[in-house]
Amino acid sequence: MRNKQKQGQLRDVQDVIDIIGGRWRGAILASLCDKPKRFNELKRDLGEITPRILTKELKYLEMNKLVNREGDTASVLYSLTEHGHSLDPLIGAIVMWGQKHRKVVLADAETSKEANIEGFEAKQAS
Amino acid sequence: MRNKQKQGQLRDVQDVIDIIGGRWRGAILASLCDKPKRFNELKRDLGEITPRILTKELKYLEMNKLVNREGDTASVLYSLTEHGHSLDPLIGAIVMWGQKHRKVVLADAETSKEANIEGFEAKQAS
DNA sequence: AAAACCGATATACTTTAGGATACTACTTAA
DNA sequence: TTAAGTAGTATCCTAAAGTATATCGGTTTT
Repeated sequence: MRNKQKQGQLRDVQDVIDIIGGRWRGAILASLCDKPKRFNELKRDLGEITPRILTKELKYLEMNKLVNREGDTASVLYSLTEHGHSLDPLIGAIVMWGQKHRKVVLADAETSKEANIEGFEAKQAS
Repeated sequence: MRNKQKQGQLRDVQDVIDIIGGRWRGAILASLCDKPKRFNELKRDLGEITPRILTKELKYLEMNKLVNREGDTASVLYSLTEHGHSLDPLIGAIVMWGQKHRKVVLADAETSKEANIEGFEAKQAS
């Protein structure tokens, strides 16, 4: 039946969001799309992330076969696996939609004059 | 400089994940891609969600101009706004990648014989 | 007129994600 | 030889996300 497929799709969405979701995972993957990076290089890229979190997220992504960790303790290189690279188009689509959304939000703020948008952070429901 | 652009992209990714992220938002949007739905219809679609959360998430999506709420108290219909519908291709891409990822994970479990995958929930980092 | 369905809200609670801060062990460069 | 950079760990803490359960006021259905 049709309905089963739809249920499956919802589950797919939830699963994918589990993987790329959270404060950092998407950004880590996006940063590694560019090129392989070392721990501190990633850390600088991501700005506010603490080493604890970065370590944890990298381990998670490694376990999910999206990221490769290679090298001894002195110099570790993180890169996307082949499977990880299959995310490239998706991340591209996310970036593009993000830019579009920013424009929509800014346009809206313009017309409605409640312009306190700072990097267009999503509004919270009370 | 090139780097500024990259920083912007990371931020875009984080912003978008903020919007479609979390346990339910993506699924709600995906469910509404299909067609407009009423509160309880959505609730059934989503399975385990509690009314409190559904209310909250719908308000959030409404505030972010992605979802429309129309109708009096007796019969409320939720639908995607035009802007919300611009997410369609993105959600499609997510579903497709999710299916691909499931195959990769299942294939891996097959060969490594640790097949306890149930809906291929993402593995946790300790 | 009662039951069941509609779209929620209230209160209270638990769990988890993520942040702050300090520290370690190893390696190169000055 | 000490200073700075590498790649992390350890501990503790808070805020937010999500759950459980009960209730509510209105409206069809029987």
